[in-house]
Amino acid sequence: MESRVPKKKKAESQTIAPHSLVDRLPLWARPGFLIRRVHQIHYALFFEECADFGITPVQYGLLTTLSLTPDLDQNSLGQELGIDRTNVADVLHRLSRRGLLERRRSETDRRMVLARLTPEGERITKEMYAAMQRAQERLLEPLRPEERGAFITMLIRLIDANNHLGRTTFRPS
Amino acid sequence: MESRVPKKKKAESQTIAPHSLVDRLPLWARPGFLIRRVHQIHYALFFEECADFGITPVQYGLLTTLSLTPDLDQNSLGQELGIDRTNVADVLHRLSRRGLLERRRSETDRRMVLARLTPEGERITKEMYAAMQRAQERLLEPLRPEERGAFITMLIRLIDANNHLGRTTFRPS
DNA sequence: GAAAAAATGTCGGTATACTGATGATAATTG
DNA sequence: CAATTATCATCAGTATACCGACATTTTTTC
Repeated sequence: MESRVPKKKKAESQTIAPHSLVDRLPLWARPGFLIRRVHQIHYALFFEECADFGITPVQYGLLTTLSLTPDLDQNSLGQELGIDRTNVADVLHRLSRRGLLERRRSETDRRMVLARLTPEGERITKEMYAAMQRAQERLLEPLRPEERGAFITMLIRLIDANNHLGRTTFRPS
Repeated sequence: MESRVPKKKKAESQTIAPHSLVDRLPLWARPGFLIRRVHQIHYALFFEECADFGITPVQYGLLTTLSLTPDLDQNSLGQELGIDRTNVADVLHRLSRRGLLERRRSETDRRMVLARLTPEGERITKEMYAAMQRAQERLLEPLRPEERGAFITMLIRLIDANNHLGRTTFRPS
């Protein structure tokens, strides 16, 4: 290993989006690559804040949706969350194993399996809310306050415009 | 299924970030949730553009890095790409199985396994470049041209500020 | 130079996320 | 009403992505 790495001055490393970096590392000029990394960072922040609960971001998204609208089938859940129905089944199975929700066949349509939170599931969802919210705030903290709204608006516009892609079309409410 | 879903007027669905939506669906106010969805969309765009090659975004990132700096060990690769070393090993294994790269023990440090592209790997990397680039452009297309730079700058700032998170610290070059 | 510490790769385990296929049920069509 | 079509859940398979634990090798410390 290099024995003497020249230390960067602290002041320099604070500058934003250093240009020489992007020139030498083409990955940093690819928005898809950056999005992937920010996605990872959100996961890490979420885990740090919510470690006591052992619930992942996707699981909490599912809990949130079921808390607002109980007895959803797996397809509807997938469309609310923008994830594949096979993935929904996996996540539901793990949450059900932990006793946070229950699944049962619909009476009116025997194809559907409806999911509903247990009291324990409701409790966890409420209890975790503050920690989840902290993760969201910490994620955007590096942006100036007046930038944060613009950032979210841009994300929504990107999603809106490409919603048709993939097997699971996003179809909220 | 509902037999008569009231059709939304086209003009309405074109408006950006409809406020009533965010109010009723709390998920859309969570940046982490939006990032996850944009990440998925990038994957879908990438697959659409690069279907002929059967290379994933992460695999192409690894190919790009090895093309620029051959004979990297797995830890360095992970730090360049911002992914865990166990994940690097998985991706390397799959690419190696397809004959796109070769792995061998380092002579100077017998702990390290160095990776290097094969001629076929170099060829694929060059050939795929245009398709990969199209995916990147399509991802940001919904943004106004003058917004795109700001968006990328914000992403880099978010990454810079939270780089220390997780097992794999990002340590480019 | 020997013991302790650090670095590197691998293995096993878990969670997300997709595709393709298969089977069961419901809706549509003739 | 029978046949076709569509919908829903499930299964198998693959690819990211992480953690913890372990063995091997190198570096550091005493």
